[in-house]
Amino acid sequence: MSGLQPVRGTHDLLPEDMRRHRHVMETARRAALCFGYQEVATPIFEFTEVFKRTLGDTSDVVTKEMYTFTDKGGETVTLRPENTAGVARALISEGLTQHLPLKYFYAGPMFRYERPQKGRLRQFHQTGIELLGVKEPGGDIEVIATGVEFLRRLGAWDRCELELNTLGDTASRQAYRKVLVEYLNSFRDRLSKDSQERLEKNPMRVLDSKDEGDQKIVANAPLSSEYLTDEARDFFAAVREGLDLLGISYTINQRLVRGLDYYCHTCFEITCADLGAQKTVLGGGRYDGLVSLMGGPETPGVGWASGVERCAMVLQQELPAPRPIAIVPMGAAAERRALQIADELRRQDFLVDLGFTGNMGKRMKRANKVSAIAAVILGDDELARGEAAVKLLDSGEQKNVPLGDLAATLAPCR
RNA sequence: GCGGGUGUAGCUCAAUUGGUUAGAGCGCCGGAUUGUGAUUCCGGAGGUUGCGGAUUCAAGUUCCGUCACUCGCCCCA
Repeated sequence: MSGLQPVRGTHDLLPEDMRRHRHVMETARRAALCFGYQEVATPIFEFTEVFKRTLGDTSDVVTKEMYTFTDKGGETVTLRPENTAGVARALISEGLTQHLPLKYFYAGPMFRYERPQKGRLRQFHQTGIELLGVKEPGGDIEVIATGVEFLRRLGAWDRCELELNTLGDTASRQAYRKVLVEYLNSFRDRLSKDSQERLEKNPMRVLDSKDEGDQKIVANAPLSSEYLTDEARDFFAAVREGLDLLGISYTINQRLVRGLDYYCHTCFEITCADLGAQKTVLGGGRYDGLVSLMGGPETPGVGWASGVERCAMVLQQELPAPRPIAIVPMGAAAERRALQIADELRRQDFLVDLGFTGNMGKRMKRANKVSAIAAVILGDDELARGEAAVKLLDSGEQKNVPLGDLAATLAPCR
């Protein structure tokens, strides 16, 4: 092996992987399109402030995971760790708040400086949707339904589980947070070291600690559902009713939280058990505070993001390469003619493989190797008669056809 | 950032307690086969044993460091 390695946590997508990758993105895009979402692309890097301000100073993403550097103009820029901040920024800088509601889909690379493991990379890809300007619970329902439809189309939904929770509105959150911190503080010394830190920075996080001792304490902790305002309670009930109407099953997980302050009301995660520790395949929620936090007008938003690599791992189905038609010329004259024939067929959208070297045996071998569906054999005899021999490689059946009928004959091989 | 496991050919794996020139299968290239993709037969290329250091007469094998992968923690898609 050579000393040349890809940067840690990055990987190459060779054709087989790339087909799965593309299939995942296309499936997501198509599902989103069916719900009225249009594809957008924001830059893969932004001024560092865009992420710092939106993700908060205590989140892991900001404190240890950002790829940040100074460009030649002295600007501090960051490779995007997620796409919601970029979309929100675009909403403001493009003046799009005049055109609400907006429904956007995106797909592309994200970057987080983390320790890689299964399902976690430093450069990875996400698809996602953002619904902006809709404050009604119908927005949450539609966003979740879009994610479910995406996974359904992937053939993964029946192995997935949707977990749902509500964080409530600001009033609910503040009330609950106060009670929770009081409760946890009374057990402070018995909490794990990690959780003692969480208690300072992000008390809600203590709720989903994996430490056994923490879990015992958390088991008796006050529940967020008991501190919801009437509005927040009604909102969540409406979301659940919508999911019920759609026949989307879910489990309520009161310990499911989001780390960032601007999240409110609905949050959800879809996990797939056959993935290991990094099993969240799609996650999202409502972020009504984000746009205003960035300096724009009060604008509600809901959305989700889904990991393309994780989805690709969950994909069971084989995605075979498309099968071309191989042109097999014999001799210099045939080779010149083959160049033109290949060109004509390609203009008609046939997939055509024309080799560069080799005698007939070599070329037939290559045709077999690229799993060609048919070979078009051009020898002096055939050309003299204005014909080509067309051999179907699955059956071995072969017949001569006039060159003028080639496209028609090959039509079933398209 | 923390902890465990693993690194031998393109791939899957061998290589007695440290002992000569690190092997095999598959794959690849060429030939048997300048008008046919299977199979078969023959030949060939391909390795700084991840990298660096230490111990030793001698290291793929032992030790240390490092890099990468992997499983988990943290966190997340």
